[in-house]
Amino acid sequence: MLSVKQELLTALAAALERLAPGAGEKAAFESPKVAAHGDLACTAAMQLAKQLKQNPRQTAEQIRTALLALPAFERWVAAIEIAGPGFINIRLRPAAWQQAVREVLDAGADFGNRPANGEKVLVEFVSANPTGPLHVGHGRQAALGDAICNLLATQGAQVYREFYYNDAGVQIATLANSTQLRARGLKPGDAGWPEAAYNGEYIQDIANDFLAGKTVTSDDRAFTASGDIEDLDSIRQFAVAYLRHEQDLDLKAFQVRFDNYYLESSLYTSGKVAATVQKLQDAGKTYEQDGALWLKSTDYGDDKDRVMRKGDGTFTYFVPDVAYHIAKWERGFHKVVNIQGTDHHGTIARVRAGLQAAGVGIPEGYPDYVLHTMVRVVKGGEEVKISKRAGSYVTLRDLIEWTSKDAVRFFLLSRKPDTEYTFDVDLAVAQNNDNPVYYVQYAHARICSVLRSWGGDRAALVGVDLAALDSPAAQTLMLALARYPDMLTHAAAGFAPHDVTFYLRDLAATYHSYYDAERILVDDEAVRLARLALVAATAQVLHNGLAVLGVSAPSRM
RNA sequence: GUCCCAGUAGCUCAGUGGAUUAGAGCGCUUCCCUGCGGAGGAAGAGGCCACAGGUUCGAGUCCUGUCUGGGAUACCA
Repeated sequence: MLSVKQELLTALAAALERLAPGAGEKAAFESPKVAAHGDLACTAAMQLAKQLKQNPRQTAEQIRTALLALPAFERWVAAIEIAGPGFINIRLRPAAWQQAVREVLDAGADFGNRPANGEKVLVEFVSANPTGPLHVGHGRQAALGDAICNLLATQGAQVYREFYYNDAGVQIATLANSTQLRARGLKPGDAGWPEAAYNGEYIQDIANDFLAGKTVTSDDRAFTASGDIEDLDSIRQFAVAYLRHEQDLDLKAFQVRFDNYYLESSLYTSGKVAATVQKLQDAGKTYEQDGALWLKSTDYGDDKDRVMRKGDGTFTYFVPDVAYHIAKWERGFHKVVNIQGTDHHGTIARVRAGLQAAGVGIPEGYPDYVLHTMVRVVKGGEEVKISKRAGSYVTLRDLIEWTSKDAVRFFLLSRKPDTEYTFDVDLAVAQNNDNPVYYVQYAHARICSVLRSWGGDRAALVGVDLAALDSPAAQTLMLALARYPDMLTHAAAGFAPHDVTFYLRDLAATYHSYYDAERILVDDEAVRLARLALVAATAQVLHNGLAVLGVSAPSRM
């Protein structure tokens, strides 16, 4: 929150407290949607009227009088009006908004960020098993996850990015088999090619490299192929390392990085799965029936009880998932966000039920989930469904190559996660104002161009006199800048990067409008410097916001 | 059947601390280039916020029900 607003809020709380004990907690400002309602609005009068047994307008009048006498209000507020049923509309002096410009220039890339608060947060996302290239859905998840990490970091959290995958299960066995068959010269459609196999062309690539005895290195492992076609274990390990490396390339192209890769198989080898089952049994939350072990998940709001250990003695997938989340908790991450597709929706109740049943002190509602829907891709007016590389879907790398990292990230963050999104490839490469990425980036580049024309030292703008910034156009722009910190806080609290996207579009529009209304490089030096400070601050906020989304802010386009 | 999500302008969507006259982009109608990047700007038309009840001084927002669309519902992961 901006310092001026904070100062006024504190003063408001004190005034309310004097009026009615306990009322100080109701101190809050709203941002009116209509300019005629001032810069800040307060609805406390309507909330307190009943308690004070008087009509809200009367209460508002009392609050108004009290506020006008306070030093903070004398300094920053131009007028306070009572409107409608009892709204207290506050109009700030230009100096208050000018203060925002100063704060932006002063803080620079840190503007909007809160100081470190010691909170550790783990965000798990992408978590794709190494069975093929990353698809567009993973792209949405990568964009969301990375932006949410950045958002949480702006609020002072220490963020840890984790990628969870399985290198041992049924899917991986299928991968190894498919690769072996390809190595033997078979391909999809041939007699002897099984139903359950991976059909993408990339399997042939893996097989070729395996036979050539190559070495592959990914972020979390390295492996040299034995080249022995009968050596299924070597094939498996090689294929996993190969595909992990491919995913690394996709993620690198998208500029997403991880702090850790966590293996599902490690939960078994370390005994965490067995220990989890034991905890659940000791807690009396399980029972045997039909040759299987069940979890009483209905005790925790699930639709029905779930099988933990199947008739064949193996565990169902959510058991390691529960073990994994207990491990997250025990590693000290008391705040965890999982980004997943809506198709995993059903697992949430199960995992949370398991965590509660385990009785290890994990609070209800742990972990948090952000679910996203699928992405359709449209190119040339038609839906694109097939990628030669993957065999059956559009890959993230396809999309980045057709457009750009910036466009893909911005577009995938331009909707709420649970809104289905159609990615229009032609729009993403369009260089006009239909394309929101260019619209926002252009605003930044345009400012940089003005600053270049001026030719002065940007750092020198920090201390200039801003009194000349008193026009309506300038005030609208300052208001937009001042909104940034609260917008970030709200977006972080709701795991909602699209708030940032919408804000940036609005800020860019406000800037373009300002640019059209006032010439910046005027002859009057005082006016010129004040305006330069304003636009430099705007560039800074555009830059900071784009950085949260992982999108660049070019100074030339 | 049960559960989740959605239904807001012609189209695509914001709005999830209840609040003053419901917003944006695109499209449509006008208008602004002897200007620091027109990859821009200004103005206008366009909505019974799916429907019906309820809570409230006040509901697009909260509660209940109905309708419509999408998704999830394995001893698959």
